Amino acid sequence: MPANLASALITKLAVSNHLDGEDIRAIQSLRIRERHLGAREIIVADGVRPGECCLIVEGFAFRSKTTANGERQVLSLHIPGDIPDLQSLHLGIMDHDLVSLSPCTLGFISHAELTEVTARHPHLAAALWRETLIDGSIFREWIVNVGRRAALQRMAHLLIEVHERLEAIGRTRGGEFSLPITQIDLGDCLGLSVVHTNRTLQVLRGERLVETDKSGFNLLDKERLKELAGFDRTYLHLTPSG
Amino acid sequence: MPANLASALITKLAVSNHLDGEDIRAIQSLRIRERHLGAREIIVADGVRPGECCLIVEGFAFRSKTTANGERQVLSLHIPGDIPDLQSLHLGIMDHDLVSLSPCTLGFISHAELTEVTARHPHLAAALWRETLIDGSIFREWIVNVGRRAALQRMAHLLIEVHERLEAIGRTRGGEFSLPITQIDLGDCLGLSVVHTNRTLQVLRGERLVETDKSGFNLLDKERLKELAGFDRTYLHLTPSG
DNA sequence: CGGCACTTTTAACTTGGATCAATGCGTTCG
DNA sequence: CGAACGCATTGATCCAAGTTAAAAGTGCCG
Repeated sequence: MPANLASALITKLAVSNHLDGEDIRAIQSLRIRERHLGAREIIVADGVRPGECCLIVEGFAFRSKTTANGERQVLSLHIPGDIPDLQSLHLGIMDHDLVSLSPCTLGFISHAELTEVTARHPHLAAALWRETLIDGSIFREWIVNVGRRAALQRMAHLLIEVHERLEAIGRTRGGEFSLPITQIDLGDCLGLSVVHTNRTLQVLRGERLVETDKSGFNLLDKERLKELAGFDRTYLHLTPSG
Repeated sequence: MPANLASALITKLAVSNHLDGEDIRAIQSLRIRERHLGAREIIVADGVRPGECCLIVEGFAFRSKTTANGERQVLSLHIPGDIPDLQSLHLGIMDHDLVSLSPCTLGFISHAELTEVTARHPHLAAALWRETLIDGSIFREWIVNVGRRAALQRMAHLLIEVHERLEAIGRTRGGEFSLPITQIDLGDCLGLSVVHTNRTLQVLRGERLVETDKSGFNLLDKERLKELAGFDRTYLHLTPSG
């Protein structure tokens, strides 16, 4: 199997888990089907019962839900090494959409294969369980974000979160990181209208806290952003012990 | 061990999982330490590393987070049979508070005991994993709720959710259910101020959709409420297959 | 019984963010 | 190349929900 597909997963899991040689060999032996997608394609749709899980090897994806009256809310952003639909292994039916944000390289792993490898490697199973729990922890912080923070704090919090997560897998250069997201989608992450998303970004730019271009962000003063957002990284569980 | 402690867990797990005789015996053999708490007591605090998990046997609890500038957001409501801090088994450090909403009977199970029983009973381990995944699914719906629904829809959605969950464990009488929550805490669930929470409840009462007293709610027209809220129960995963 | 503490309710006023509408701008594509 | 589309930006207006303050209700405890 191509080492590069599995290595995204290994790098990501190693952020929050102790992996031993056996775990790594087990991951490397997984049969992973490679697939390439353009931006804004539905990877797995709400309501379906997938037979495989999707590993993000390169690029970005998001999960989202659309309400009865057509409003969309983004639930999470996903980076290389994430398996955003890992829950489908045990929940069966998808209760939301999984969509590519940018052009992506994806690796699909069948449920059967995952079930078998986790049965044989309880330690790896625990690492995957832990990943879904960290997912849950990030969901909780997003509830706080949309529920109790004002637009400016909310935006700052999200940008710091993504920076921290990308930094942990070695995909930042100082405050810079790639995230080719439109203001429309950013607004849907934050529960804001596009217009207000734009105005909020302008305040962050005006304060010399953030620079943006269409491919990503540059956090110019992360300390001040953290203070503004009231950011506490505990919820990201970025060490194997926490 | 007292059968009544374990039976809350068995009833709850059976809602979303197939349990066989062996699973049930394994649950019944758990050493569960009983404890009684009054209302509004912190069960597990943000930042600590618990050595045990907390099963709700009787009563209600909630998880919450407080932002840097003192605003509180409730993250989830928990009912008998829930283990709201099951994630502490794998995440170690608590990233939020767990608090009793009403006077509660709780059952504490040590991490060591849980680790051992899940190692010996993979099927039970899967059931518990599934419970944490359903938790995650509910978190996602709460993100949508606070991010994209107006106050009235938001309130209706929450009340239906709690009703559905309580109905699944046999704790409703028609549209009625016990949930002794103040409007302050209800507002913190919904990301609303107390004043607006009160106004919103009054609209639901005025429309003859909901009756309230201090111990609970009565949903007078659940169909109309569901339509108002745009409620789709898929996310609750209330059957072992979905 | 009477007073303190907390919750619910009402009213008046303010505001953050939504909505509506238009313009500019960069890409893609016929 | 020019049209068309999607995204970013700006300005004007509106409104849902927040804030503040105070009154009214509900225990609970001494």
